[in-house]
Amino acid sequence: MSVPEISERAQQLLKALTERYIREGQPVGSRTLARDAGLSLSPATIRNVMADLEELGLVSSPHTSAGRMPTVQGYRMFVDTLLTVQPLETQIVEEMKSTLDTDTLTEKLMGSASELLSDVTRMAGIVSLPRRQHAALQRVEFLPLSERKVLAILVISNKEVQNSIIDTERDYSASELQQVSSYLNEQFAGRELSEVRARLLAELRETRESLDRMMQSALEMADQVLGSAEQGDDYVLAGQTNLLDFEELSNAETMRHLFEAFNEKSHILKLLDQSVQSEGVQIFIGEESGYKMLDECSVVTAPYAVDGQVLGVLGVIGPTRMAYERVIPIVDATARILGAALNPGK
Amino acid sequence: MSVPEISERAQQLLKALTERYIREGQPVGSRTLARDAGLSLSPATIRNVMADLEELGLVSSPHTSAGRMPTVQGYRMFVDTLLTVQPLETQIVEEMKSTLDTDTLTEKLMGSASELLSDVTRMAGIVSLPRRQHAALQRVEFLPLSERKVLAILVISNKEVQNSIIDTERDYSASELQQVSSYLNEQFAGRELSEVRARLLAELRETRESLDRMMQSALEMADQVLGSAEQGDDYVLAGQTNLLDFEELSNAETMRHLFEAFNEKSHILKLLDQSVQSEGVQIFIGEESGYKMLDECSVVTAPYAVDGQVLGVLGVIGPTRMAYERVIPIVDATARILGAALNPGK
DNA sequence: GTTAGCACTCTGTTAGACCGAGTGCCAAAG
DNA sequence: CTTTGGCACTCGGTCTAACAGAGTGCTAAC
Repeated sequence: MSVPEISERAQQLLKALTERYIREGQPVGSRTLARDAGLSLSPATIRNVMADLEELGLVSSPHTSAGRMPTVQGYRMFVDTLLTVQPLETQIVEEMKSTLDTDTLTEKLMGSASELLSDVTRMAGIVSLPRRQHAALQRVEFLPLSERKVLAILVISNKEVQNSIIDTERDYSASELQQVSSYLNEQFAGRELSEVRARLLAELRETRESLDRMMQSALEMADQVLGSAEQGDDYVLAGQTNLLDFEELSNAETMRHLFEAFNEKSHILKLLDQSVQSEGVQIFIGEESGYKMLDECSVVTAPYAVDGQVLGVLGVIGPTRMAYERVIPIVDATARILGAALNPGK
Repeated sequence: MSVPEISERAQQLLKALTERYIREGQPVGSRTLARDAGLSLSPATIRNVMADLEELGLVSSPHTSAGRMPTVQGYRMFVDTLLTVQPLETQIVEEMKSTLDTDTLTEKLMGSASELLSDVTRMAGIVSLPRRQHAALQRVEFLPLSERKVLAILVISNKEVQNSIIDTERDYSASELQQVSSYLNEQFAGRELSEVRARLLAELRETRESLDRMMQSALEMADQVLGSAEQGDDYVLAGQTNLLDFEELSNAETMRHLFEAFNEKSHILKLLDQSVQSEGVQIFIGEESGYKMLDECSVVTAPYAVDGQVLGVLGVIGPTRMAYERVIPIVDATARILGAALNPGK
């Protein structure tokens, strides 16, 4: 997919056309464009240029006698080289900041971020849950629940708590469990989860017989808990209903496919993952995402990070015809704000 | 809203008409009905009966030369007195039972129940979270989190765990917190939440000065925790997207309103509450719900209970034109199954 | 009470006419 | 060589009329 070279003037026209199309949602004709773009050119001239752009695959018309609208490639060039991003008013940034309550548990925070995105863009917001690999284990606690069931509580870096019920081979008394947790806390508190897991497995293998039974079960329990904790690949979606407001998506078929896509989390996650590497905002336009059900949509994403460590990705899903110049800074800002809100230093 | 008296024959015809309309989704004419209903009557006769039913407000036609369809009152009579409910195949019941994993945390269980309802009815499933008032407090635990923040863990009747972060006036050491929790556990473990709360408040007021500071802060913390625990009025919705499949709801406007209604949780909750008293399945047809956004929908609900204690309500939301004879036993069965799954005795 | 017959009504579809918007191309002007 | 005005053409959308199909209401006969 090579980038076509086009003249300065053609660029300006493509830009004007795309902007107009995004605003109005209807194919733009040469007359309109002649008025709209600052260039004093006649419609006829513009028609010539349009013919060229169509040749290059940057615009297309739904039928012979309609105006033109940008193709995916057209949008691509638009966002890559033509777009003038409006800086976000600091006041709005402040408002957004204050919306994200730093003090809540991580999962709730992610929900708020997602809602924030959807509210302020009036589209669907999405936030992938942060990677836990590099999070530090602060503390483990075990409580007896009922026969052979133990409640495990994992406190991770101050902001996240995870409960899970684990099945044990026999009953444990409260004080036994107490011992188990304090052993684990001594050994592992403050270390990264992934490290904890690795060590745990190693220790479990190496010292199989030499350990006393208590410690062995401690390790086994911890393993169970961490196992369920690690597979945390998920995301939080908000404001899907906003998408119902868009003409181009409002037909039942399209909407169905879209919503089905949201339920098939794995696809969406794969898409988000593509953005985890990239620094800053990334945009997937229509078919670029590689999933047919997102054909009529664009996805604008940005990774969020704490201390340079990328923890996840957030973004916005909306119709291809969206106000990129506004959405981009919003997504960008939200990623920063969320990163800051997650910073345990604060 | 008095119940009109109509002849046996008229009833049979109303039943046939409604069944047909539910199957086909289109106004039913006299000729069709003559063939369909077992009565050997000519279309002309049927037209006479229809005229009567229309007079009574049980059926109506969208325009002069269309067939008839049931009105809300027509549906009402249909479900109240004409419907022959198909008993649910035990095999299906078993399948449903096995879907609901008894061992998980309550909230997850509710999610599964909701999904189960939506999957098996192909409509939207809804489950209100169980009342916690009568649940017993099993245990409270406090862990130090960071400065002036304490993580409180509430274990409720074996199946439910609630975390909350509480802000304290000063730092507490782990051992102090230990003391606090063991005091509270001694005092309150095993008692009903509502009772705990009441006692707590009383004690806090009465013994204000006589208590040592430690115990006082214990009570205050507990109060904070319970405060956030009690306002748990919420529900879990699943399979909203199934609703997109129905012609009669698939227009964008209707769908939007519907989804907005789902977000306005309070309305839906009020609706569910109406069903909490009633024993067994209750049905709200169209406008009967009292909310315009549910005009084209029916809601089939049933309370679920443990040991005769009603804990919440579950149900299904779908188009007015739904297969009641199938949905009713499903909702009924699910309520029983969920009740059983929640039973701590098991 | 039931039925056949018939006029009537309403919807949905199809075809034709027409308008407006916009294009493509050509020839002339710059 | 680029730009422009002019003109024929194409296509979608709207309007109308015509028509078929489905179903009703009514009346008169059984």
